[in-house]
Amino acid sequence: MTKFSFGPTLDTSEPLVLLNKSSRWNPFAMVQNSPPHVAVDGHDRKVLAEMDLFTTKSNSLVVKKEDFHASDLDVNTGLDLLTRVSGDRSSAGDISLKSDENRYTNKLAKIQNELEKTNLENQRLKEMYLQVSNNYNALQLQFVALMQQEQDVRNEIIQKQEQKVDNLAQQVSVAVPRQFMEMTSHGSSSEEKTLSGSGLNTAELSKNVDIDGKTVRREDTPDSNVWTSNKVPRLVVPENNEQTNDATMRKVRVSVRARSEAPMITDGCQWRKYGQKMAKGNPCPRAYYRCTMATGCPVRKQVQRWADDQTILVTTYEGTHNHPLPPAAVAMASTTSAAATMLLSGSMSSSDGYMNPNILAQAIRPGSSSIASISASAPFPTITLDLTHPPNTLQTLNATPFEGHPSSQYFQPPSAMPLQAFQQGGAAALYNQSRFSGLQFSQDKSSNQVLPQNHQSQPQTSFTNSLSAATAAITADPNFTAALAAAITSIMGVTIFSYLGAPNVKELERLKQKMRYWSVYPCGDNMFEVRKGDESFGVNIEARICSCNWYTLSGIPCVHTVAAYGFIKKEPALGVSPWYSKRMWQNSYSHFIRPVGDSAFVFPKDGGQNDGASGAGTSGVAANDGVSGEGPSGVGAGSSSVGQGSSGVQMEQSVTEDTIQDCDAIPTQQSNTKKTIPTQQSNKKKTVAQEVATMIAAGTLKTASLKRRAKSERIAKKGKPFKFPADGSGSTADKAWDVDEVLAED
DNA sequence: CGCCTTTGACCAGCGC
DNA sequence: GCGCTGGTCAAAGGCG
Ligand SMILES: [Zn+2]
Repeated sequence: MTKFSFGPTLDTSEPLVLLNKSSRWNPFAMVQNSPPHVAVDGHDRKVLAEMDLFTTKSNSLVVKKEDFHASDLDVNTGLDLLTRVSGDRSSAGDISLKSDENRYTNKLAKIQNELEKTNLENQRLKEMYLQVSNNYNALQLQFVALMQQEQDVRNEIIQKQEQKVDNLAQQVSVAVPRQFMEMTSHGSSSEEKTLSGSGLNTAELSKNVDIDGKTVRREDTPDSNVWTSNKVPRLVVPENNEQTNDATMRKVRVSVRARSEAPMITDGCQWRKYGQKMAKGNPCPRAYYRCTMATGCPVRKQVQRWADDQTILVTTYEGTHNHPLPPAAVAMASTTSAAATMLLSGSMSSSDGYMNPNILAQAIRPGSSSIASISASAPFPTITLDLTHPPNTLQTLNATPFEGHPSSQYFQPPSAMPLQAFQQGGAAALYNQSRFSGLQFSQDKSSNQVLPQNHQSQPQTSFTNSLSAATAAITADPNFTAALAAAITSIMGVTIFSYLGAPNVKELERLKQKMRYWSVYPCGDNMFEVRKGDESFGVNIEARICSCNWYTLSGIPCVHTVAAYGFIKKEPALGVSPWYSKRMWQNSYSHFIRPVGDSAFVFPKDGGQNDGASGAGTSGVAANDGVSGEGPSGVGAGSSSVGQGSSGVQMEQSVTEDTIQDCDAIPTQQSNTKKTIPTQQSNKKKTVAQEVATMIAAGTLKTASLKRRAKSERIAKKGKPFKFPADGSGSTADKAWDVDEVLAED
């Protein structure tokens, strides 16, 4: 650890780092498995841990706490203040040793008292958090269910209203129904076609068709909007609705880009690797995982290092969990599921601007750089959260005139409440200075590119700009939560338009106009009835309630609420629940912000402080997310990166001389990786010696690996220049890079 | 022994 | 039809 000698200020921050390395700091483990304030690793440490929830580097309270034992006074770990004091006094020689001790005792008692109070407060906050978290989970489930229900109702209404058109559609529906999955994948490509700007008739959205006594619903997915005359409409039998939605939602992807040398970002779920492939144009293999927290959970994720910058880990989520999630997993999962849900419901209810276009309209502001981007192109609608941007961009943003704008004060849908992202990925991102620098709407035309090319996005229409600006405004808040939430918001916005076909201004205007169709009738203090045709909703501004349930559940004004606010000529953003206020969130979650998942940040700190944390070394969870099964899978996630005993897990286990030497020996390590990693053997958790022995012993493995290596190199040749051997992930070079960065930033 | 990773095989979509 | 690519399956083996 001597290599990274920190200034005095870092002394106080070390407990934080220690905690990060400890599995105890896994939010899931902490919240779920261990009751607050149970001294797992020794009382002093625990206390420090608790205090760290609130400390910054300069928190003097932490320093004082370390002074629990008189014997510790000799140890210079942030005790400088007190030892210095005592030294001064003894040099003065006026006060006896005994009085000095008394003084310390009193001081100790005082501090202990203070600590106790803080602990109590801490415990209270934790309980509160637990409760909020649970409530949120429940709410989210309800929300999704309600959305579905409401959609059904809407479909029925529309069915009645547009019976004639239905009959027309019925004629078409006699044609061969195509299988859903097939349609979905086709849809993306057809969607891409429409992005070029074919005018669409969106009047036929969301219709149900009666065929042979069965109600058959035509799905409002992009494909449905972009069918040309010779295309076959998609028909979905109601019985398959659920399955259909599942399939659709699985098609929605949320991609998270974060700078991390850890093999996998922490998301709180259990994953099982089921495949690994070399992807075109990327020397790093792509690993495929499926969620194993419940049987039959459809959620998958792909983990791959970015070709252009292998320090960036790209995790792409797909699908919605079919089971309850631990708090630690809620954020990421809800982000993806919310994305899917929003996309789905947005597409279904897009015809009435259901998805609160108000904020979108509000936030139309000129440009910004990129944090999240949305690829509306094939194969799947994908939102990418880029958490790799440097902090100065953020500062710039903070200075931008977004202040005072409603969108900069409030976050977006609760479905995107990224608590865990805060705790883990978010924290890692924060410490990686992966802040947010605005938003970009990218229409990635390259079909196989899940991730939009960096800064390649090109605004195509004024709407595109508007959306970009909208999301940018929302994400102007320097907060991961805001970014994720805004990402979902942007999904909602994009959904409305991209699912209508092309993101053209016409559609935007059409939706805006449709919003105006809502009539508002005051019926009491702060109460309104908002009507459009047969639909009628009750809005209570004061109680923040709308009978459509969206506002009630989410705290975010729905279109009806917006209309009501418009009626009283007030800013609809005033209706956003205060729970979404920046301050509220910061207060609620500030003590959870720590770099749990990112050993890159932890790494430079000395493992010597690991003494109390017995679990840290053994479980390996710290590298992942505290779910016991995560350790191993995390190792595998980095694919071959673990080969040289430098997996994220192992790094966290022994963050000492070995790893530091690794950093010193980048060239050596690189050559090592070059030799062994392309072989992609299952060398998990083996030492180099063991690995060599294994390779010698396993002749077959060697040939197989040579084959793969050849393939890898061939692919690399075809794609971009071969930079690293197939995998570079988790290489010590990456580690060193991160360490340097962190140090520089410190 | 069960869970997990590894990895070759297989399949489907797509472009030529 | 063929090859490429992305995605998945499942047998084999490792690990705790
Ligand atoms: Zn799941």
